[in-house]
Amino acid sequence: MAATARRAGLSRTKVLTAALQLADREGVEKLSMRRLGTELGVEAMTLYHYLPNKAALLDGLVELVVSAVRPTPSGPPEEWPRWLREFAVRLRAELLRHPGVLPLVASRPARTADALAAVEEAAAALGRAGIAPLVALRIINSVTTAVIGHCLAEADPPGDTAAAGTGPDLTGFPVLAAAAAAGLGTPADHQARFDLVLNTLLTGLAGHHPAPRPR
Amino acid sequence: MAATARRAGLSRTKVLTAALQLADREGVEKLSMRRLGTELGVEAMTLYHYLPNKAALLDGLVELVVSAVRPTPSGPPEEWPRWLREFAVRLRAELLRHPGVLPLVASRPARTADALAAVEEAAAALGRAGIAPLVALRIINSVTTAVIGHCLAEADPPGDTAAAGTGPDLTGFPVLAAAAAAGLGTPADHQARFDLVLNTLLTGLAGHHPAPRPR
DNA sequence: TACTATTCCCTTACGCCGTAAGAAACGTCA
DNA sequence: TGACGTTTCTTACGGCGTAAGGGAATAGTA
Repeated sequence: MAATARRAGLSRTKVLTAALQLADREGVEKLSMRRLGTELGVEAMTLYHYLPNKAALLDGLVELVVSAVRPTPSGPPEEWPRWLREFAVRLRAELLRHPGVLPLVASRPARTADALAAVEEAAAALGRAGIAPLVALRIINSVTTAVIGHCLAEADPPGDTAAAGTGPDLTGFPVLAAAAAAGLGTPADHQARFDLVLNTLLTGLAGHHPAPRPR
Repeated sequence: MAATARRAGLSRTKVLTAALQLADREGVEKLSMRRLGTELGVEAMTLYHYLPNKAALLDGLVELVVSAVRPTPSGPPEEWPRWLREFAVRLRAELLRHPGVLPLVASRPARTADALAAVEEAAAALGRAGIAPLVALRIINSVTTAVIGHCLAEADPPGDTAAAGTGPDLTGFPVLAAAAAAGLGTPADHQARFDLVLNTLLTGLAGHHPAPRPR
């Protein structure tokens, strides 16, 4: 056979993207250094040339996912609620695209320089609308954590083999049964719940911090 | 020495409470069947008489924590926002009491009969105020997921040995630095953010579903 | 009281895991 | 060619979840 390349030509990014695929496909708990190695045609220990340990791998996954939600150029200052809303929508979309990694995103805050820069920019945008830094960060964090909480409930992590059935038995819970019959848990319901949270939150927050009228 | 009892006298509940303590003390990732066994003066395999596997142990932990948030007798129907608010406050307090288990609560929805009954009762309470089942559950889920999302950001899981320092370096991020100087991340800030989310959410939700006036 | 059934607990073992230590293969450039 | 730095593999250790089955303490019955 031809002399195939002995070097796999890896990189931190390649390792992370492969890990992300594996985690999305089979869940984080199935993501092991050995499995990831074989996935990349390499022994497990090889990966330790690109990452100091498995915790760094998991942190890298979070970084990869959240950095995919690119910051949008902030428009006019008084439109920050709309801008924040659009960010929330894109964050949700990205999180739901990687349900297996969602628990990681939820429990390991990204402290990368990139992540900090994104938050800084968002806070600065609110600042241009006359909102104090501390309050701006409260607003940003409120929306972000609400989105994450929502997605945790919306997404079912991969690997739920048995849960594919009809859900729990609701006999004896008439209100729940009625809600289920009315479409509880359907994609449309999740969308409606997301819209409900986001609209309520942003409307209320915007009401507390009205745009300064030019006079 | 006296003939000590050879039987440890365990029970599912005792195992779970010991596991909860261990998880709170050292984090979930340090919670292993063997460690839990030694903690209880017993071999690891003994635990399998009370729990089918480790997943059941983790589910039991979630059950234990969320069931500690006892449902309160719902007051007059039109006061459901206040009632829901009080529930959210108690849920947060309980979740923060068990920071190590928080990621579990976030990623493993409790489907126990008890948990379902609590949700059923809450939904029924909103129903008495004239809110349709599906909408009632959207409201309840909105608040619950927001609380969970908030707590994930507020609590730092145990085992963060290095993170006890001053936090990340904020040079180059003036708005973040200003917010940090103004008290970002302090307990008071967390409380303020929680109040902000909860008040905004509940006020808005109540506004969309006004109490029916007696006529 | 003695016998039995049941419950509780332990021993052993297998195949996974993360990763420490160091040897070997490779590409590069003098 | 030879030396060097980078990348990869080999081996090994301790810990993990848990399947299988054995032995001891207890509870029920006579």
